[in-house]
Order: sequence, then C-alpha cells, then structure tokens
Amino acid sequence: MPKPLRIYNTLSRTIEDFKPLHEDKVGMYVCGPTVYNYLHLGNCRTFSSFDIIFRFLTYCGYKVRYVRNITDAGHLEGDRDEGDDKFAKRAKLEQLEPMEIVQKYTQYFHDVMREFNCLPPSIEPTATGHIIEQIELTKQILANGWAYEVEGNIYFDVAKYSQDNNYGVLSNRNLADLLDGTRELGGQDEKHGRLDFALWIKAKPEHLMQWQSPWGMGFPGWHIECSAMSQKYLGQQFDIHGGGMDLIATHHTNEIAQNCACSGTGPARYWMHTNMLTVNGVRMSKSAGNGFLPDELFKGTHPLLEKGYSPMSVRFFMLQSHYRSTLDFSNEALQAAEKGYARLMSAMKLIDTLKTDGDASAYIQELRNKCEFAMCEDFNTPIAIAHLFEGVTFINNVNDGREKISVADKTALKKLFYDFVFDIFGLKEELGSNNETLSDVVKIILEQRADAKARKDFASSDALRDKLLAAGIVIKDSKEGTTFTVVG
RNA sequence: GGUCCUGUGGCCGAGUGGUUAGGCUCAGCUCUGCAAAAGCUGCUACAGCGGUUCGACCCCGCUCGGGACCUCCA
Repeated sequence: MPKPLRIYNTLSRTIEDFKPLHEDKVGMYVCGPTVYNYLHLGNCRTFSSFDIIFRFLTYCGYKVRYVRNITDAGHLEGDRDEGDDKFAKRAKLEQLEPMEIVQKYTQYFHDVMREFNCLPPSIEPTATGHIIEQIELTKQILANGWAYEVEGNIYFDVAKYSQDNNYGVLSNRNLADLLDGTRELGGQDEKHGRLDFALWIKAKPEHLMQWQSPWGMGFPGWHIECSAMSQKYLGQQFDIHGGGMDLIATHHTNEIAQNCACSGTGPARYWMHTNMLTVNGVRMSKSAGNGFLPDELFKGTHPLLEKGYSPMSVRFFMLQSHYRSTLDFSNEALQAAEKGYARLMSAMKLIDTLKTDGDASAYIQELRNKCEFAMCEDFNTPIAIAHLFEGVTFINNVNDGREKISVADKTALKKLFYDFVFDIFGLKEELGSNNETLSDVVKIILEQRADAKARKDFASSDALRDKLLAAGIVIKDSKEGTTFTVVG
C-alpha cells in the first residue's frame, strides 16, 4: 500500500483512516441496478466510480471481493410497499414475461458496463437467485421480534427497533423528523407504524414472480435482498458498502436496520455514496425524464446533445470531478473533456519514442507519490489527473528537446502512466487506433503525401490531408515524420 | 415545513489559514511552405456583508442564490 488510505464515511460524515477487517483483504458491496428499464448515465457514474475504487484498492495490494447485485424482483413502484411490481408493469407494457424484461435490461446493463470499461465484479448475485436466503433472514428477524405478519405480509417494526437502535444513523435524522415527513397511514393500511417497511410481500394470484414461503406465496421486499446477499458472500460485517446518495435515506437505512435486527451489527464499517449527475443543475433521474441513455450519448441522438461522445471521453469527464460532488452535464464540458483526454492519450503514445539522455532524477517518483497521495485521500481522481497532466507537459518537453530523461526514468514514466491511466482509471485507447488495416492504409497515403511534399507539390499534399481530415483522420507533421489520429 | 449539501476565473472542476490546482476556451509568440500538433506567455477567480486572526477563498455568524432528501430512481 502506497500511503494510508482515507475514506469518507457517510456514517461519521468525516474522512477516516481505512482499516480493513482482515489485514490485506477488502469486502465491498455495491447496490446494483434494478433491471426493469434501460439504465441511464447517472447510474453509470456510480458504477464507474466504484469501478475505480475497486481498481485502486487492488492497486494498493488488497485482495478485493467486490459484490454488486442485480435487483430482478421485488421492487415495487412506491417504496412504501404499494403500487405495481416494476417488472410486472414493464412486462405488460412491452408484452413480455417479467424474466424477459430482466434478461433484456441486464444484458443492456452489461453491454454498457463493457463500453465504459468497468471491470465485472467478483460476484454478481441476483435477488431471484437468493429467495431462500431472504426468507431465512425474514424468519430470523421475525423470531427476534423485530417484525410482524399481517395477512401474508411481513413488515419490519421500526418503532420497536428504534427503542434500542438509532434508525437514522446513516441519514443523520431523528425518528421524530422522519415521522414528520411521512404521510399518515391510510385506514386500510396493515402497517403498525408509518416507517415500517415490507420484508415479504404477499403476491396476488396473477403475479408471475412469486415463491412459496412460510407465509404463503409471495415475493421479497426490496431491501432484504441486499442484506441477504451481502451477508452470504461477505459475512455479517464487511468493509465497504456503496451506492448512490439517493439510497441513503431509505434503502440503506432499512438495510442497516435489517442487519442489526438479525445479527446486532450493521453490515459495513464504511458507507460510501456517490453524488448525482445533473443536467442544467437538476438531478438526472428516471422520473424527471432528463436522463440520457448511454446509446444516445455515444451517438449524439439526444436533443440536448450537439454530437456524440465516446465512452472513454465520458469516463474521463467523470474522473475530472470528485465522486462526492454533483457533476453537471453540458456539451461544452463534454467537449473539453474529450480534448483533454485526447491530449493525455497522445502524450502517452509519445513515451516510447522519447530519446533518452542524462541522469536519473527523482521527478518521476515524486509524480507517482503525488498521484497516489491524491487517490489515497478519498479517491480524489481530479487531483490525480491534474498531476498526470504535469507529466504530460514533461513528456512533451522531452519530446521537444527542452527536457531530458534517463533510460530508467523513461521506464518508470511509462509504468506510472500505464498504472494510473489504464489500470486505475480504467481508460483505454479507442476509435480504431489499434486497427492494423486502417493504420497500414493511412501510412500508404501519408507516403504519397510525403512524396508530393518533397516535390513541393503542395496542392496535392494539402488535398490528401484535407481528404483524410474529411474522413476523420487528423495528421500532424513533425521533424521525425508524420503521425495521425482518428477522430470521431 | 423539516433535514442537509452547495455558490470558485469565459466554461468545467479541485483545493488550502499566508506559495501555480488541472482541463477546455480565447489572444500573442515559437516551430512550419501553409495548416494541424506541440511548447511558451498572457487572461489570476473564489456570492454579499460582518466577525475571529498578524493574515481567510478556506474558521464563525447573517443575507441572498442553487440543489438534494423527507413518494420511486445510482
């Protein structure tokens, strides 16, 4: 591990030293998507953030078990355990089976994660695959006296739980305030308390996704799945639990209550939450209808977008802000990121071609220290990137003969950039620059142009350059020869 | 109404009690047949008003503005 790692913990609302439960191992659980619809870019930001956290923990030498679930059952429209099942509703709309909906949107989710170059988690459990575990957990909570049954529904008793526990530990709210903000129970409401939530829900006969339980046919509540699956794969207590900030108030609060009701301890020691993506200052969300689909972003088909942006440009864009800050989407900001990213990549390509000369210096090691330090301070990617850009300037200076670099430093420099840009930030080269055939063809054309230039036939050489540009290939001349890049 | 976050230069976006964040943009210069690329230089900000301090963008208070959560959403 390079430096002591420090992490902002939502529980304490401060940055704390990170000490894993087990020496060199880290258990991390991140709430994944509910696959009843296309995921939008806001979701991508959260998963990309945790992807980088996962990658950096690995870089630090930890053996990380990263569990990210897929919610494929039990999520009702209203979190107060009312309304239709999200999957059933969507299935009706698309005239498909609920599991076809699940399959379709899980596939889409995975495709997008791959586009963003997010590593797959170590385990990706589904709610439907853990019905038994959820029933067992519910039974236990019931046995411990923290829940009650009404007509085949099992509800968590928040009032009783609150007698001995702080229900609002995570959201930092007291019970009275919480009750204040909740509407009155209706006359027919089966719940004893306004904050009570369902662990198990009785299914209507026509409901397709239902399972046998001690309380009849039904399906699990939304929150119980995470308690069940995190416990199964990471144990009663593990290191990091993450998700979007919007999950703090309800989902994660209930999850902690369930775990405490079961085992007397909350699931995680460090709770990490990513902030929201905004569009024109307003939160991007499914209900607001202002969410870009990843496809729309890549192709530029959304009305708010002037053009398409590649997945890596977007990933870089996200890296330029801290995960706990809101990030605002705009064409201008996206284009700035696109250019900055291109500059970073072209500097990296230069490293191999740098001429070595001179003595070793401490510069490269200092640069690595600075990057590591930034990441160790609650995964501060924007600062790490700022330092990397100092390295970019250095590379360009060496390339232009204003600075010197020793053989050993050149190797260290390359390692530094590859470690951070590729391994930690998860960026990669894109846009066909690794397409051998295209590369060969362009080289042939560039030779023609060089001939024309040698003959001082600039009309021809410029024509070739313009035509290449029109085809999306930008060339740049230098003393060493001509190179090219493919743009979108 | 309650709880909480936030207000940085043309744009995005970090950060700290006293030294340049960084990216993009714009202007000038170097290089170049021209261009592009690259480099250098310039544009030097921290909502407003008080207070604490030798000194605050960073600490405290107030005012104004933006946003989030308390129905679902990462």
